[in-house]
Amino acid sequence: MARNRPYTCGLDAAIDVVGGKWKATVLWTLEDQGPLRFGELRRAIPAVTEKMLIQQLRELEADGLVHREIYHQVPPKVEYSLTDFGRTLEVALRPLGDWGHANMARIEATHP
Amino acid sequence: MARNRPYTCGLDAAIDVVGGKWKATVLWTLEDQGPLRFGELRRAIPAVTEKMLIQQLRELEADGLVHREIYHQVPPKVEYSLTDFGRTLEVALRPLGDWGHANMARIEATHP
DNA sequence: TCAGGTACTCACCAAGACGTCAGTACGGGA
DNA sequence: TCCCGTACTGACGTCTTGGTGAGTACCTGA
Repeated sequence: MARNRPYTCGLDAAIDVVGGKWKATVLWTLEDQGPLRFGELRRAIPAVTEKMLIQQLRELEADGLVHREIYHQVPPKVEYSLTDFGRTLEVALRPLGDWGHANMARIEATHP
Repeated sequence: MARNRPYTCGLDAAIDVVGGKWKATVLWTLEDQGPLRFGELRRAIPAVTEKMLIQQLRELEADGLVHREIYHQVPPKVEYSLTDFGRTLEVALRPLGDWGHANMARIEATHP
């Protein structure tokens, strides 16, 4: 994302955190379907590539929104889940998600 | 912005609309300070360049979020204001803005 | 022995978002 | 007469974002 600091308002900061192409989808999927393994997450979001998923997950983890639990097994198993902090974001994001859902037809129509 | 259609959830659509680098700031400024002339808006957001401001305003106008009122005067006068639709977005955006405001220190600290 | 599944990493590339800078038409004021 | 301020437009370049496709280590089961 195009970092824009220092932030002029809270919105800037929030969109900075959630503005990656797949971050909203990842957050929404993790909230909806609970802890998921990497492969499960990838299958839950078919359009994302492995590289992008990993990149977005790393950034969400760095921001403290997502927890990464490694199980030392073979084959490897890594589980991703929302942190408490991530859940507060999810709550703050919900009205925006509802707005987008309610106006999706309009948005798709007006976008080139 | 990186359009991501068809949208998988409302959040995608909403972030598509509001994800431009300056759009949140513009929306917030217009909501906060009422109808503003182009020059006033530019002075209210010092870091933005003219070209970017115009571009973002055009997109917000195309999305029906901002109204552009032209006064046929010399020197020219153009006033921008939120539409009713834009105001519904602003309402949906507020929890996210509050979240960003409340966690700004944390966000600034964890971002490289 | 060898393919398969796990969760990655890395090099390279294309598209587009963003920025810089110059230029436009118009009339008012010095 | 010339410069100023208004609200733009357009060419050009750069830098970030995201995508492609390859390769990695490990153990399991056939």
